Amino acid sequence: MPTRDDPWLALLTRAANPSPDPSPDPKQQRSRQRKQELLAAATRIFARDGIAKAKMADVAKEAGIAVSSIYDYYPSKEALAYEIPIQRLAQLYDAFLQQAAALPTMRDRLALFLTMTADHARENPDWARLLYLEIWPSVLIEEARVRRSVDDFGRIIVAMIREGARRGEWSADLDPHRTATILMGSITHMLITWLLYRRPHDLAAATGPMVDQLMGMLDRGVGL
Amino acid sequence: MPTRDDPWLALLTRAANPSPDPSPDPKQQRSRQRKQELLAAATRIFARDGIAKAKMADVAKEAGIAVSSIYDYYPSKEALAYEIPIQRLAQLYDAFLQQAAALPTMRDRLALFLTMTADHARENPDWARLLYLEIWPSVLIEEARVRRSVDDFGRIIVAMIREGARRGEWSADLDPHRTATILMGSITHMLITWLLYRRPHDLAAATGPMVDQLMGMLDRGVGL
DNA sequence: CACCAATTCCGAATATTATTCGCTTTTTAT
DNA sequence: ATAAAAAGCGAATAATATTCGGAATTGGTG
Repeated sequence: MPTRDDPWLALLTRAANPSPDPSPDPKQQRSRQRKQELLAAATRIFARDGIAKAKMADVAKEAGIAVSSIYDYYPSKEALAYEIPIQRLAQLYDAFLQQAAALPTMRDRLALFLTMTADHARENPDWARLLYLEIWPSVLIEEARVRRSVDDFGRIIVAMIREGARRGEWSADLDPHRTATILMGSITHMLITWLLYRRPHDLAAATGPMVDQLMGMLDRGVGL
Repeated sequence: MPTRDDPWLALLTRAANPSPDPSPDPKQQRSRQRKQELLAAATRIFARDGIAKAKMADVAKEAGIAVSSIYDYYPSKEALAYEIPIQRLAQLYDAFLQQAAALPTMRDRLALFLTMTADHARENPDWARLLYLEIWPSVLIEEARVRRSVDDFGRIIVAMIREGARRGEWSADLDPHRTATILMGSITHMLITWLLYRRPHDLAAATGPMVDQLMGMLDRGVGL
């Protein structure tokens, strides 16, 4: 059980509880549910056509409401699209937070985090398409909540690498940022090729060996 | 000097000479030059605003021509954007082809390829922004030339890893695709964070250690 | 040099699609 | 039962990519 004051744990806890949507929550129950349905419909359409090419008319039809009603919930197409990654990323962080507590070493936790990331994408491919192919690399995102939600991913990995070094699980000479770049880059690249080409064919089976190979790099302090 | 029939060399040679633009080359000299100027102007505007948000009016102004004239050269905004990566990627492959010949081992060649990729992005940041942040991950690209140009990157690395294993430079048990994913993912992720946040601050200085750490993984057959 | 045909160039329509507006219907609270 | 608030919608509006028709420019040829 990690102690309360591990920096990585504090970071993770904050990431699992993102600042709420600043737009006022709809008053009526019906409407709050509609808002979620609309988000789900938008996720499907945006994943199918890409954010830029997707038409609001298609989103409206998928959600079963009028086009102009969309604007009662979200101020623009962009805002609608950018709302998508935040909730599910927070779910991932939260689920990891629960499961990580049971593991004794940072090595195991780091491996779990990478594995859960891949599994999460595999289980929510529409969401993953939007996140990894459109939103993550987007130059255009200025909205702070989205930026933070995505950036937290890197921060969590860096903090875990630091903590593992502090505990002596691997060499303290490994540059944490460089190592985090390798871990994140490898996993996201695997996911991107899977989303684009369905290679590897069996993502679930490929994730284990990938994580092993990456963790092996940490264990042996390669490249120093 | 590699022998003529190395598969990786054949692949690289083809990649360095992409199939030409299928649209007819303009007849007049003036026009051929305009076409290049237009592409350069579009690169700047698209890198600044993103492809989706960039206005054809801005591209036209930057190029010093009328909006409608753009359509005399490229059939659509998309086609204009997608033409950008192809030429420079081919330049990169070609430059690597020249320099690789002087190196004795696949290990050195692979390291050079990764290094040159990072340098190429650093020297052409506008182009790199478009390629790595917008075009590479795009769901939407159906045009075969662009797809191939980008996919060649992965194919070249896989082929080099295979050739190195064949020569006994590293263990034949390393899965080439998985290892290629790690190499590509790490380098492109480093470039993406540099393009988005200018981290690492000094990309040129960070590239060497990154490549060393990655090559160390190959040398020692980590993760098996 | 003068002319023609091909090419290049452009301003003004056209089409598509995100967004706004004003009104109607539904819900909630008293 | 009623009024106020909220949610919903069809019809304008606006921004902008693309098309069109003709004017200007160029390169070749007698």
